[in-house]
Amino acid sequence: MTNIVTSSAEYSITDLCKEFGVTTRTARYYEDIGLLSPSRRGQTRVYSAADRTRLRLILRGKRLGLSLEDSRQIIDMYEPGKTNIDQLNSLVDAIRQQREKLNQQLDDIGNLLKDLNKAEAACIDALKTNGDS
Amino acid sequence: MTNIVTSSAEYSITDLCKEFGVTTRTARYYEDIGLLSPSRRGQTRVYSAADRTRLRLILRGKRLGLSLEDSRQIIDMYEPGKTNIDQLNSLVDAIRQQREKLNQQLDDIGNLLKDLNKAEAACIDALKTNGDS
DNA sequence: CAAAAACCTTACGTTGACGTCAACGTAATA
DNA sequence: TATTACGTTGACGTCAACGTAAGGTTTTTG
Repeated sequence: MTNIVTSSAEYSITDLCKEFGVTTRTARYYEDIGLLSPSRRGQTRVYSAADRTRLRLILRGKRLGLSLEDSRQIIDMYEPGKTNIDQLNSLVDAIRQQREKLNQQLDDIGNLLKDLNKAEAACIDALKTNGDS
Repeated sequence: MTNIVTSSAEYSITDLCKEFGVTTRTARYYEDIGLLSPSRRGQTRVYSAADRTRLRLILRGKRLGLSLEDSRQIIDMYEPGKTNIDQLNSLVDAIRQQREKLNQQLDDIGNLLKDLNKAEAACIDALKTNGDS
């Protein structure tokens, strides 16, 4: 059961995973590779709202076909921590690259949607013709 | 070198692969799993315009994060060959599922682009502030 | 005509992203 | 108190999508 006092910001591993439809193995794996770092109560993992957000971003990335490394890069953009000018510049570069990929995806999706529409129309047409026979 | 007479529709494996920036291993692998089936001149593969189109569609799928099986399904949509009503219906279903995924992607891309804009603005701001010091 | 370039097949290796036990600790519950 | 539920850490397995030789033929080129 969810804690009453601090209900706003703590999740068990199963709660969090159920919410997003992933297995606990996945959450632990993301921790292994440093994408998540929940705190601990004894041995047990305790996920905060920030951890939850990170997981949400990772899964959004996955829906877009990003690798976990891409998602790591993007998530790092949310938490600057970069004081160095060179780092900031390369960060801007990375942002622009990701944006280009996304624009390409937008283009691809538009084309694919058109294709799907045509295919569907052809199907429906075939079904009608067939139904009349 | 490209043939003079039939230059309109024949590609060697390296030509085709160079055009799309993939290795020959990739093209052969796609053939292994039945995604491409170029004709042969002796042992040597000869790719047609249709083969080229299929490869283009596969790579578009990859940019969208589709698996090769997803791409296979989508490519099959272009070549109906389905006479059966049940097959047509399940095809329409598949089309709608793919479309839903794409709409989700559109949504995700929109959000991610917003995030990237913010991150970039923050970077540029940090650079300015830093540059003034 | 010899060497380089381009093609082939076969087959084992690799990487990412987890799945799937095994073996164990702890905490609530009937 | 025994069982059920949830948590933990290894560690090996798996699947997709190729990479990477190794070893052999044919074709092109200097």
